[in-house]
Amino acid sequence: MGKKYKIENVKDFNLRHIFDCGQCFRWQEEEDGSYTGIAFGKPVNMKFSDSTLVIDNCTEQEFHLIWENYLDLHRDYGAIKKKLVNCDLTMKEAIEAGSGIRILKQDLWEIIISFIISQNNNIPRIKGCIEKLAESFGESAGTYRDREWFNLPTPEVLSDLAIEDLSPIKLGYRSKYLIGTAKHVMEYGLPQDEEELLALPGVGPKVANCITLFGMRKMDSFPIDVWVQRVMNEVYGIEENDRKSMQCYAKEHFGEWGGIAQQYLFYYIREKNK
DNA sequence: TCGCAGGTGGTCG
DNA sequence: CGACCACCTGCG
Repeated sequence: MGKKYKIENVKDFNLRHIFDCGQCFRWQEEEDGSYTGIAFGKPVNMKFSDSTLVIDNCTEQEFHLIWENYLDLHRDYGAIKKKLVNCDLTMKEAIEAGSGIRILKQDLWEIIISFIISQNNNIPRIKGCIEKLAESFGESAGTYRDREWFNLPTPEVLSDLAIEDLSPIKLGYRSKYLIGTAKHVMEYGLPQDEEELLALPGVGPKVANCITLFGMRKMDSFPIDVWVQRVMNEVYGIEENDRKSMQCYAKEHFGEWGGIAQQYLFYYIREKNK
């Protein structure tokens, strides 16, 4: 009953690379290698083989309205890879490992919530927290594939909650950050740049960089988490805790495509450590 | 048991 | 300003 939409001749595209490079938390791999998830209020399933992407539960209009942009399909990643591949041997290997990575264009509010939750946390638990938050306080997005889907709670809903209301979600000390951030957004609106992001409780340099990259399309943002920090120390010889020098290195060597370079590096080192 | 997981905020010097 | 360190929670 759900409509399917098919796009052919899709290049530089791999669902696992896209959904498992740490930029999103609401997609689940199925047994057939397809991915099911939700974005912008629409639950769908994506299947990719032989350069053809099939999106299930998606009309042609929804594809052009949501998914074409979400998947960043208009961007020529081949050209970007050609530039980055000459940076160094590690980057070359990282690009080969994650050749189908794309930076998703995600909803800003969802990204803010997700990356506040991500701090000092692990991915399975981040995913669990986000799902519980949506189920408990979000609006229904309808049923699809035998389950009901939920959007994340709006700033309005979240700002009215008390810390105790969030205790079943097991966010720990992040609960107060989430409510404080929701209240801030209700008062001042969504932040527009890094400086405004840093005014939110629970948002420091690393989380702010993730939000500008994944939620504000700032492609030169270079978030440095423990993994990227590790690889830059091991490969580029920058002192372990010197994130400032790492930012300089990224700006100098990866330039305007720093965010994409970060995704290749992140995916690469995580794969090597599996 | 205890350290760690995609950090931040508070407190020192 | 830079260097600590506590912090919810769950897993190995």
